[in-house]
Amino acid sequence: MDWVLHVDLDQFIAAVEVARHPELKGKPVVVGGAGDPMQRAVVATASYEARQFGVHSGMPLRTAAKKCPDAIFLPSDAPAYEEVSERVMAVLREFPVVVEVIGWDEAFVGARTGDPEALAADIRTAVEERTGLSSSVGIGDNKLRAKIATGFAKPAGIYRLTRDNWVAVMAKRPVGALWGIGPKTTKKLVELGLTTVEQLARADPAALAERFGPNMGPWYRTLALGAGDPNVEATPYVAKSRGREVTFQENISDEARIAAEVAGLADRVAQDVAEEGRPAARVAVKVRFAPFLTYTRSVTLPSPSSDPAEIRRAALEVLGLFEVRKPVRLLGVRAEFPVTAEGTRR
DNA sequence: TCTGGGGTCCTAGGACCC
DNA sequence: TCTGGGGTCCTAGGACCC
Repeated sequence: MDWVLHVDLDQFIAAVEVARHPELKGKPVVVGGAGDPMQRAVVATASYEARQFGVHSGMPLRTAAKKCPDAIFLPSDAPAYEEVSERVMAVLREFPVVVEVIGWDEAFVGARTGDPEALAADIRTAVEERTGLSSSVGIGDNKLRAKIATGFAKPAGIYRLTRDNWVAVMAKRPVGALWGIGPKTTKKLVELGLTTVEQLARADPAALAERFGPNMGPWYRTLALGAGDPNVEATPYVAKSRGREVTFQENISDEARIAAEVAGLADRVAQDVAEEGRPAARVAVKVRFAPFLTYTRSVTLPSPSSDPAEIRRAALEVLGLFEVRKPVRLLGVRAEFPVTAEGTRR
């Protein structure tokens, strides 16, 4: 029978850091930003020891430092994590399976086997032996169930979630337990009286379409039923856009400085576009004003281009569409590649 | 909770064309 | 000149995920 396994590394970034700084083992470790808890930055990953103090991903470092004053703060070292991630994925690919990478620290694995738990255990062992990293594996009959199963498997475990136990496991859980339903949608669903997965599963698709749109509404209901994509594909990732953004440690107001920052970001994006080997079709600029008001403006290029001068020109043109009245907290530039022929997904 | 950085997908309105 | 209905492109914003 065909199975979808979701392999997820436990506290990945913190684990990589502990692996190369063994003296940190067992201590609360928080990785994020430049490693300075006084700076504007957020937690990328906290070790389980730090999580005990209420520290979690996405939390401002400053807040993390208050919750866990004894934590060790480390800068985020993306190249190091990428390298370790590559090694983990290589281990997965040695199995007779299809590997679909969906992030630094996780991948779907498609496999035909009579004993998915045995396969999951073998994968966990191999990853541990070859990289020293602990992982958890969710087993499902589609990606949604495998992904949610991993949450029950953590840490360092294996859990199976299929149509057979979906209702028993999920029916009474809050809608936010579903992969794809976040805080905003949860709030709106609760307002409609749909608090649990079971209630959402029984909801009227037409009413959901009315509230959330023709696609998203009915899709939420199918999530509650446990429906998901059962196909794992190894097709390499093709970026649809490449962007760079920066949050300033102190807000900036000087117009010349703002333009210079946008130009610099545009140049970095142009470099990424060149590496991509495909021309960009649109250029967007993001501006976040104090306190936290975010706007995006964009233009379609006269014709797709990889020319750095053209990307920079377009970015500055788009910047000109903004009325800068308040101090600027963040600037971003993003290049979008032409839309390839193809319809819907999901 | 004084809220990063890198992405993806969906929605909706208006322009424009036939 | 009142009025159509469908299709596609462009743009801004929202939500979600890692």
